[in-house]
Amino acid sequence: MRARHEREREFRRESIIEATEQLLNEKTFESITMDDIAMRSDFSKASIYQYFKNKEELIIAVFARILRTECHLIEERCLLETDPIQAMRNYIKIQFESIHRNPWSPKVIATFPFRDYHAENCLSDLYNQKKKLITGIIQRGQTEGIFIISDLDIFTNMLLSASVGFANYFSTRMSSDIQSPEIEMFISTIIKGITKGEQ
Amino acid sequence: MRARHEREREFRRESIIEATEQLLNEKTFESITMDDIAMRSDFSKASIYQYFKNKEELIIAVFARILRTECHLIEERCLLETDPIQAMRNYIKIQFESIHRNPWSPKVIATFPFRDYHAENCLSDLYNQKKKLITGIIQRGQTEGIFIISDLDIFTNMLLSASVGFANYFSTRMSSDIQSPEIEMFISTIIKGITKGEQ
Amino acid sequence: MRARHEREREFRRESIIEATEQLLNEKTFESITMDDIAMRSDFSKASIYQYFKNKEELIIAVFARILRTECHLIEERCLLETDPIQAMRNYIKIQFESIHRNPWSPKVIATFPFRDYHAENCLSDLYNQKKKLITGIIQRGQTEGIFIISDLDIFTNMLLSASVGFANYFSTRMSSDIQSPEIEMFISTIIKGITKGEQ
Amino acid sequence: MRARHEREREFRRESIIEATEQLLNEKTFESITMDDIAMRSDFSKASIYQYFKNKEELIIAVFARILRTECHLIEERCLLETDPIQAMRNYIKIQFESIHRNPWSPKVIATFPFRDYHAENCLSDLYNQKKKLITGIIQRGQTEGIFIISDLDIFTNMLLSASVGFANYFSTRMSSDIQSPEIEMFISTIIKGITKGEQ
DNA sequence: GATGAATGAGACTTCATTCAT
DNA sequence: AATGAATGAAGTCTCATTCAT
Repeated sequence: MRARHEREREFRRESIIEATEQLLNEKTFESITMDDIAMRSDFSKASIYQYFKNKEELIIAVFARILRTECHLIEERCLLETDPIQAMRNYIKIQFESIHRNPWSPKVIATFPFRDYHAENCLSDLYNQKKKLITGIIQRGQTEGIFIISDLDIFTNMLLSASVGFANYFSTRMSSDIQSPEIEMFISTIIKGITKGEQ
Repeated sequence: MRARHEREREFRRESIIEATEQLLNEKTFESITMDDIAMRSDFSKASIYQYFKNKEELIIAVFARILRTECHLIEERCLLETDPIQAMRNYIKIQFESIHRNPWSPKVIATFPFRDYHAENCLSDLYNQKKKLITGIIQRGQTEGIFIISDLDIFTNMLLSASVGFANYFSTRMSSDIQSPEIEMFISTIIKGITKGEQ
Repeated sequence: MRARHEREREFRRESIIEATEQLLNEKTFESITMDDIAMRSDFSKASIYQYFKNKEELIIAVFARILRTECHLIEERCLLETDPIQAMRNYIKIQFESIHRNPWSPKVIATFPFRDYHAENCLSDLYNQKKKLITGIIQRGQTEGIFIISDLDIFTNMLLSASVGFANYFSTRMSSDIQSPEIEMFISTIIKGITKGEQ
Repeated sequence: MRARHEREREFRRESIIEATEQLLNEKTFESITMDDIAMRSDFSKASIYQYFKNKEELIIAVFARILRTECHLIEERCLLETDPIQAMRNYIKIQFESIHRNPWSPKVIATFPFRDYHAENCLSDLYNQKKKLITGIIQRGQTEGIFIISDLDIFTNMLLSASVGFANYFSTRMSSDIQSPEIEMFISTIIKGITKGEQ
């Protein structure tokens, strides 16, 4: 049957992605060579090209996986949450956890050529999906009169970028304890900043 | 006279730095070659090595210049400002302007090997100097009972990283108009988040 | 089968070594470029780096081969020889022949950084092996009361260096006829110098 | 007066030569850069080219000085000596001392392109002069019936090359004490080898 | 499908030498 | 005469990618 074939192929793709993720914890994507990936994934260099057209497609796959995971988590822990403030708290925490798991991700995104990032590859779709989820949370908060009113798109972008910015900072320089009060402080500041009135 | 020689040398160093900055608006530092820099700066490749020991020293010089400029601006527009809130607003604006001028800077910092960045080269000194200036602003705000109380260092790091994070996002994806209301919104959110009580 | 792969790889390594040896007959190792070697060995420059980590490893391999050959020859033509004088004659001849085949070898050794030569690479081992063989010959001569008595190590070094010194001289400046009477004269002088009494 | 001018120029040439000699004690001639020499000699790199046409001429000057010194010493300590054996002993000692003073000299000669060495530059003249002096010693020894009879030129070359070969070996690997018994052994062996009969 | 081998293109860096002051 | 500056030419090495088995 073709199905098993397909499943095995997918499995091998994943091993390569995982090897790459491991390596990204150790050095820049630019400085990781196909040899490194081959070594780590226990495939030959040439074999990798049977699963990914080139280095770029590989990194895209890596990020797609992360974004997909983030989306799942947001759906699970934010969309079902009735309190918008708590939903927002949860999103920020998810963002932290994600960057905590893959501290290199903001760095790599930062260097990833933008044109491609926003164009033909699946990344932009996933990225928009994630944004849409966050937008949903904000919208609910605004509708319920809890969050301040302002342009939705801008609001979302602001939250996303500030969260990622701080999480990145946090993950590279401070204790990597994800429960630390520093994070709570950031969350509170943001929540305070975006909620109406006294809170 | 020695002095003129010295001045001329410094001037040529600056041209190379400027050429590099220009190129950084077009592509990653990693993907910029010494040939590119030579071409753009109208020096021969070999000449560049008379002014910078290697590519790394060059990028360090580029960043040192940016940090120095930022420090000067903060001193001018924040330290003299008596109102802490206004001082803080000004700092965030300066950060935006800086990233607006050099949109690549967060990206490049992101890929710059961190060990070195925080160690023996002059960058760490400059970076700490900048942090100290911001800490000063916050401290004043806290002393005057305007800003919320919390660990100074964490407070500073949070502000710095969130601002850079958002400014980076802003500069690469939205209209590059520095007067846009989006920025005002970010600033307000942050200010609201860090000031005590009603405001 | 793995074995054939291995053999083929070894064969290709040898071609590169041979190309290098050829070139060494034409110019200094320092002045031979990887391009030269690539050209001569009919590999691409990059390919060479699959067989030798760098230029230094290549030269080490070249010398290892020579030393190995010398050791084999000494074993064959000296150790089996019962007459110590004849054994010694044979060694000196072997040394001449070797330098006659690879006239550049003393020159290259001369410029080769000594630390490495006497340290972690396989060369020092081979070199000591060769010395041990010569020491063996001398020792036998001394035991049998034919050679003069003196410190073994010094004796060995003297013979080695004087032979190499003269062979080098001979090969670079005189007719390269290996049968020439000049060589016979050197051999006689040395033999006369190291044998006891009348001879 | 022109004379002082000339003398000063000669003096500056000598400083550069001396700087080069110093450096040769530390690294290969090929690896010494004109910058090194400039630094060490306290001239600017460009200035050196006013005293030597190029790097090659400089190294030639270095060797010319050494050969000239050797010739002087041979004249002083060998030609005046009436006993040929003692004269020969003295020559070998001079050779040792010379190489002891400039241990790099055989190495550098070894790598020096031979064509030039034997052609238009002054080195060949000096070299021949040195050879002629040694030939003189041998000739006297033969005339007086002390040394064995054989072709003069070959005899000379053999002595020269074997002495240089061993002295080189000695200077790089053993204790650098010039009085050591090892040297005496080499000298005795050679003397024994070239003198007639019982000795 | 898997992989050992091969490589073109290109990066950084060095250095002897010349030029202009 | 002296020298800071400039550079062409060259060298070593790396890497993503393709090919042949």
